[in-house]
Amino acid sequence: MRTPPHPAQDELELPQVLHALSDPVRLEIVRALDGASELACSCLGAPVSKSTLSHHLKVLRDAGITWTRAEGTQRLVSLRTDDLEACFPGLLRSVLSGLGRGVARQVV
Amino acid sequence: MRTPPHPAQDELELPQVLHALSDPVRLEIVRALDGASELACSCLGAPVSKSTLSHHLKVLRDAGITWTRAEGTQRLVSLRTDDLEACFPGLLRSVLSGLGRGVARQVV
DNA sequence: GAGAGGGTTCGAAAGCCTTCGAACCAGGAT
DNA sequence: ATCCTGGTTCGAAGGCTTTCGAACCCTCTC
Repeated sequence: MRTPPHPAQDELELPQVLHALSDPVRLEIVRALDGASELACSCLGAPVSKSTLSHHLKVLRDAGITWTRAEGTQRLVSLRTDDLEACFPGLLRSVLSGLGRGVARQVV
Repeated sequence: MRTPPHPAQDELELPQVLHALSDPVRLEIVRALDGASELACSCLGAPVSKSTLSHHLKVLRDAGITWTRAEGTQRLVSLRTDDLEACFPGLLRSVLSGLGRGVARQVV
């Protein structure tokens, strides 16, 4: 299983990043990744099917929000905190802190 | 011309706000509003038709990002900076500062 | 080599988004 | 009253999103 392609830091686009973050399922994934260094897809606990989860992870990866690397039989996902901070200072932190407030209820 | 409905501060939803900000045309509108206290729709200079502009302004308004009030024959739009800051501290600022970097080229 | 586990890809369905022009509405000016 | 101006609403077209199950691919283990 090869490591999938990722955009370079200077290729990150604000609209794409914001769009990737505008979905409740993906926000939940980002929240799960925050604080954890790396997580396997199966540890994200998203309430969707395997194929849908794979799709959401691809959206996050293509937007430059997460990094995915192959590790044996599974894939480990982590936040590209530093790259995001370099391109859009403060954005990820403000999104993550805003997440606490009244998002959980609609992630059902 | 009546003032259209706006969501209350405690009704703002993060995914909706991020989605509203994920469109290049709307980001351009937000940038134009930043720094100006109030602008008429026609002063926003968005490269779209009247009806499309009206639609984008509605999306921003419904997400709680802008405030629209009737003033004679026209409508004045402004950013709800304080409400956004109260709900999602730092978000608007980080988006606006990230806007400078490489967004203009794709707003064609 | 055969299997099992973890993810991806394919194809399809349903819904939402963006965009436009045409028609409309409301205030102000003539 | 009539018209002009600035915006909204309607209806429609086209594209993109989200979602799923089925089939597939890798890698590790037996």
